[in-house]
Amino acid sequence: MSEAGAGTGARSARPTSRDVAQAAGVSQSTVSLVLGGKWTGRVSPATARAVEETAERLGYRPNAAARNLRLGTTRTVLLVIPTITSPFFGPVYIGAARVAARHGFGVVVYPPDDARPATPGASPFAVPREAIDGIMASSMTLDALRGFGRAPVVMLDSGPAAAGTAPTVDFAVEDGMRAVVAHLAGLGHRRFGHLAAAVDEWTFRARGGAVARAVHDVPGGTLTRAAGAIDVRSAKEAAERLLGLPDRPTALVCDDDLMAAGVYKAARARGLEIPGDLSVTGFDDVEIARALEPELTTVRLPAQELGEQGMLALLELLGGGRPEPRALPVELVVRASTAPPPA
Amino acid sequence: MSEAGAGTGARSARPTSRDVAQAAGVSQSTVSLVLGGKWTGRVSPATARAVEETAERLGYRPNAAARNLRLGTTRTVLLVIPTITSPFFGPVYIGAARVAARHGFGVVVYPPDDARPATPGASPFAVPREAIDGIMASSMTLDALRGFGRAPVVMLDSGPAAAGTAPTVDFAVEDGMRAVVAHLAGLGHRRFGHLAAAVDEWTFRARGGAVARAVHDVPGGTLTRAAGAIDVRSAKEAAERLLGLPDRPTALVCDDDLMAAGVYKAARARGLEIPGDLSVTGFDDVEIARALEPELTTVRLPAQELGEQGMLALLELLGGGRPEPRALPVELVVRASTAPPPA
DNA sequence: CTGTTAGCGCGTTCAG
DNA sequence: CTGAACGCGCTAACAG
Repeated sequence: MSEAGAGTGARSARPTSRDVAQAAGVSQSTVSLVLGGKWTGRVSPATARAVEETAERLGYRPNAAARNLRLGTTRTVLLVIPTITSPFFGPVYIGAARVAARHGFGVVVYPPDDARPATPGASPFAVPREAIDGIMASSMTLDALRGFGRAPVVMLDSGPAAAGTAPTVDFAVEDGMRAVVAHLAGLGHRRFGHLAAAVDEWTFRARGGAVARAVHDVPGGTLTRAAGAIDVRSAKEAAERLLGLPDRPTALVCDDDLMAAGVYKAARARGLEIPGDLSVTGFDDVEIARALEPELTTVRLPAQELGEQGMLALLELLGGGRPEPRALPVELVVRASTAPPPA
Repeated sequence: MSEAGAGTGARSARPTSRDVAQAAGVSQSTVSLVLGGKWTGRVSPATARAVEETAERLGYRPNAAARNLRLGTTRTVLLVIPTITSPFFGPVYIGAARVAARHGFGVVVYPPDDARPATPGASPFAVPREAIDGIMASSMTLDALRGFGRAPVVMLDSGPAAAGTAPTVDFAVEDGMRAVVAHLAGLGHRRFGHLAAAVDEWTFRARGGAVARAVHDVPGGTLTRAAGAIDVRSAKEAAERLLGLPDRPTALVCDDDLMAAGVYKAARARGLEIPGDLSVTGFDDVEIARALEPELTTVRLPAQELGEQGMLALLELLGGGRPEPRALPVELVVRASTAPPPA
């Protein structure tokens, strides 16, 4: 009867803290104290060590549900994104989940479903992950977060506008677009076209504004613009409108790499060589940029770092801090789709 | 004092089931029964209705942690994938999460991090989402799941081999490859090249085997093969080896759309026109297939349905059932990268 | 048909 | 310095 912990091999369920306590010959609270890391000055070092070893030996892991219930915290954060089917958000998730894991947090993604982006469940049990410690929202406005309760929020890639309300982490997209235009202008281009993404998000408004300002600063620079959805077909159509102009641009600046793929198609259809007859640039530097032929000059966005910094900011916020707004530097990646304009 | 629920506006915390019970003038267990949906014959319809209305009015949502603790279940499943940075797995997640949500389950993805695919946390608190009801593992072997405990498992896209051990959901990749070869053979091709993905997964072994068998069945058909990693550069190099052959293939069958992009580059470098001089096919039908020029003939894999069916199978398994192995039909998508061989 | 009670596993008092 | 006792919110036995 007193041989606690030994000989009870039949029960292979996960050990509880009480099992650890019994096996180590101490009480449950001692186990809790030791494993919680706040035992110094309250438990003798020898006991602490013994407890740690027993826990290790038994393969003890605290029961998350009990922990959450007691602490009123879930150690789970929600990553809200506009669409899960974009190559951009994978790295964001990776970055967030990586630093989250380092702090004992899990990350769950919302929405699970592109089709109906904001449908709260009908039954009260339909959205099990309602219990959440905080929210990271990427590429959207604060308004879009109605229905998520009053959890602490960090806004990612949503512009500094929300900075008063919530901590923000953004890319320095203006710098990126300025670098693109400077690169092109340095090559000798003067007639610019901008293929704008017809998407109402801060980042695209910022890209458009930056292009306009940058071209304005190029002596003799002119800018024409066409907008389209972020898919190959729409981008191709928009590009055709630009390329059909009497004084057609010699360089097309795209809001997105995928749109650049559409430009390639439009150019080929007109018999225009890239980059000989037409220079093209993208934005984001997703996989497709290197799959295109010629490879695409574009702007690399540190998407993973966005997730990391966002999670760090959220952690700071949860800890009672007031994280500063941050803007992540971007990088112009010059490949083979840009060259001096035709003579 | 008896005005329970009213006038206590100061407390804006989430209402508990006890709050609902008080406000409705019934006991906690009645609330539990009614909201749990199993009250018929045990609670009067009138009371049930009253409870539902009060719950609604108070905006009551059950506390997940308490529920989980009591039930010993988490209503969370783990989706284990080889790499999160592949456009293939987004739709799988969507499918899984969609049907999961319909059943009150959440889906969390593992690993959060491509870099170290199987690192269990160092501290006992590092992997908070260890508490899981079941696992869906995609594109891997059962062996790779060591360290995830003994949760019920469904294997996705991992071949019927594991079928004895765990329920499986697969694509009919053999059908897909046979359709590709038949399409090409119908166009008149006889010299085939296979650009194999050098990845040790069932799906790629199946693709390779299917190509070999299908070409074998083409009268006069010959097959050469080169392997490479699934990225543009490796695929390009592998394609160059095939295209440098004295009797070079007139059709290149690729294991993956991204590899086809590498073939495009190799072909252009040699001055070969696609599809005039060389037909190319992909596999998966990810976004890049339509971004390439000419657009890629490929095989569409119903990735989202894989997730849906996988989750359905897991649900059935959790409910004590024995789901049948299933193979999802695939579809040949003929675009512009295939044509009759040069004369 | 409804209310009372016990306990899931944990972290945190409060006695000893 | 350690152990016993309590309660987080919920569900499932058991009483009434």
